[in-house]
Amino acid sequence: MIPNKTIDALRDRGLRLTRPRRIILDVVRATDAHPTAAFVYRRVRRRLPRVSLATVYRNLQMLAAEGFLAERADAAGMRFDGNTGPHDHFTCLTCGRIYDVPAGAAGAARRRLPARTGFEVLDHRTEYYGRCGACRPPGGRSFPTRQRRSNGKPQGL
Amino acid sequence: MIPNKTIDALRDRGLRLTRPRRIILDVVRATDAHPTAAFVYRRVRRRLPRVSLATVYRNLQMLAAEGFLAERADAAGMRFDGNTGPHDHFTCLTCGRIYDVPAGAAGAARRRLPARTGFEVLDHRTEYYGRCGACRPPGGRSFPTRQRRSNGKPQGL
DNA sequence: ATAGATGCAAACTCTTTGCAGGTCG
DNA sequence: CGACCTGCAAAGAGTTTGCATCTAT
Repeated sequence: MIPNKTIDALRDRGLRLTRPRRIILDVVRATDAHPTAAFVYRRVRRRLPRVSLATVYRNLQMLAAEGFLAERADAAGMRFDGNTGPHDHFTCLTCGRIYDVPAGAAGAARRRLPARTGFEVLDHRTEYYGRCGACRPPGGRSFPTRQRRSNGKPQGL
Repeated sequence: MIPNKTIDALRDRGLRLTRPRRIILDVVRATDAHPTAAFVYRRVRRRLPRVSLATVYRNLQMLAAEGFLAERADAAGMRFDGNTGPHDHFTCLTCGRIYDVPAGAAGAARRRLPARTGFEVLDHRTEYYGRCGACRPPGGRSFPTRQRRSNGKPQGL
């Protein structure tokens, strides 16, 4: 089910809540498996057999650009995440599954994670996103946009 | 120039130090731009015009699998990093450049980075890698196997 | 009514692979 | 000399796009 505030947020931007779009959003939000486009496509097709893969791609991309979903890249392609709140990820190098972990200090979590969740952490990486000196407005402070991961294409994860 | 210890490490694994291989390694290690395969190909071709893109891909993949290079995925494809030591990255959302930043506590760095480097950090993510409870040997310790590229097919996603 | 969205198929980009011939040790 | 490696071309995989048609609002 799509909450009213999501529906309103879409409409406020001139976006329609079509049947494919609603189901795509539903499917991504209903799983914590960080699905690929192909996975979403298979799931959506169970409810809407005539949907096209292109529609799934277009909607995932748009919903991520508008901040309704988070997206991340890995070696196999893009993955989407219905959980847009702050949280980190644990990727199992053996089975490839991606788990959510609560956002926390990297150093401490490295030791704490195993005890609490059964994860054995072998490595971790932190990626920062923002603006480099060359791209910041020269004069003064930049305005604190609470920017959704939307505008530019150079979005890393 | 390739240090002797790298040459020996290669040979110890039965790998040859061919001309294309040496130049590819050289090129990646000579830049901090986190190059794509295409970038490496262009650079290598300046020194070895008949090199093929396939050779560049095969070598980058192999050198990463053997631990001579680090690799990371982003929306545009794979990127390689000659710096295999522990460090984090800052990606500029405006120009797309990826900068190295010293490994450090995520929380503190978020405030400290701007002052020291001119980076304005808008967001950050930490990824943990390891083994989940389901994949750990039930009885005891596991030993870290070096990860090959996209070996574990992620559970039908 | 009409701007926006969809389905289909073709096109694109990045990456991998098969194979015959070349090369390092 | 033999195993490993390379160049070339073709194939794969994931993602995007052009276009006629359809549909929320």
